[in-house]
Amino acid sequence: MRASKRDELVREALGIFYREGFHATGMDRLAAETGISKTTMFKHFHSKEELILAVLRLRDQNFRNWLFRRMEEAGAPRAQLSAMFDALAEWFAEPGFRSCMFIKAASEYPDPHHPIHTQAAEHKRLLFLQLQKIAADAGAQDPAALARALLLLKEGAIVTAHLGHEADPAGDAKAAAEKVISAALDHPQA
Amino acid sequence: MRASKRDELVREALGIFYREGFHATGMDRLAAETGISKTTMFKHFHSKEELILAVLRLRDQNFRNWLFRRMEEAGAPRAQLSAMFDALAEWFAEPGFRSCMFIKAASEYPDPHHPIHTQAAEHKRLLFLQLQKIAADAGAQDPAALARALLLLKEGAIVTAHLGHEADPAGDAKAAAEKVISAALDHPQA
DNA sequence: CTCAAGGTGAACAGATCGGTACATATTGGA
DNA sequence: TCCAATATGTACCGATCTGTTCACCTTGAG
Repeated sequence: MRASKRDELVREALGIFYREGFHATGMDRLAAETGISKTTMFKHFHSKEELILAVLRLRDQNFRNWLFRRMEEAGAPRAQLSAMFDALAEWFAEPGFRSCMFIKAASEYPDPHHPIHTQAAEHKRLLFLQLQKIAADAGAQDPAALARALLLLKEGAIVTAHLGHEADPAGDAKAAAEKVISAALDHPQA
Repeated sequence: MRASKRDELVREALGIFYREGFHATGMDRLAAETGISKTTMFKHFHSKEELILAVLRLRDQNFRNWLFRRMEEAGAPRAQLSAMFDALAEWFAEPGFRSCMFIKAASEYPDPHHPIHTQAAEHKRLLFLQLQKIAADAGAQDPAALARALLLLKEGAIVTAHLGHEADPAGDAKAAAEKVISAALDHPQA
């Protein structure tokens, strides 16, 4: 049972911050909703900021594990790349979907030097690295460029799914991605 | 000088909310930084939420005017479409760039039914309508689909410019956009 | 049994939150 | 000159914010 309350707190805080926002969620409310006493919360994390950083670390692991596992199920590297957008479609369809936790974190802590902002940026960097690797396996001539293009579409789809009126942003992104992927794989421009 | 203080307040609040965030900026601080008394602020806007809505309306006008004017300078409709990403590049290069005000608003007010959230969504809808029109003028067979794809790239570029480590998200988006545009215009799939 | 680690509840601190009350200027037109 | 509109400063309200203090409870290992 070592540090079980700590993990429980991080797990529950993740859901509440995601639904309500960071500034909008006070530590008192967090204590009330999780059933964990404020005393304990501040024993594990010396500040709200530390708790948020822990939440973001957990979210980073959860999300990357989920996404890349879904992608691996598609088989060949090239299929994995477009399968990313099928996974996104599933995510968007979940009733509790409220955009990307890291985009939200960066929005609420806009200063690029703020620890929370840099931690959110780190998530995007790790996503890029894994995607770049798959792009290389798929035979892309410029894996980094392909990974960047696909990430643009992914972020755009997330924002649009949360903010727009569009019916199927993930489908739109997938359609655009297919063109970008085949341009990068089928017609190596050299 | 009718209602000049009101406009001045909205204009200054726009900058402060954009830099600091909505929840993070209190009405007291707003009064202190703008030099406008709290009494006056609450005479013009009965709540912080009303002020934020006014700020978003102003931002919507400013941004759309700026963007579409920049695009029109490019001449022909097709050139306008890719010129959007040149305009974005200029924006990202500004020292004060901190992502899109509407993405931030939606992040801080994640409930899709919240007035601030819906107002932010309205901005994206207006962007879509204008872009769709240009896509139609450019001869796209499915202007709505092309507009959606380009908006995905635009939102993705904004998020990445704010959150990522990438050197030139606008350039990446433009490159991807060129492929999508030519697929939609040069090879009508029918 | 004992003792330390981890958890609890409740009260508290000082600051800030959104928002109001009230009495006092300043100003431009009739 | 007088009035109405607009703005001001200051103090205040109750609630909530992050964070602390302290005395007490539970539990498992030696």
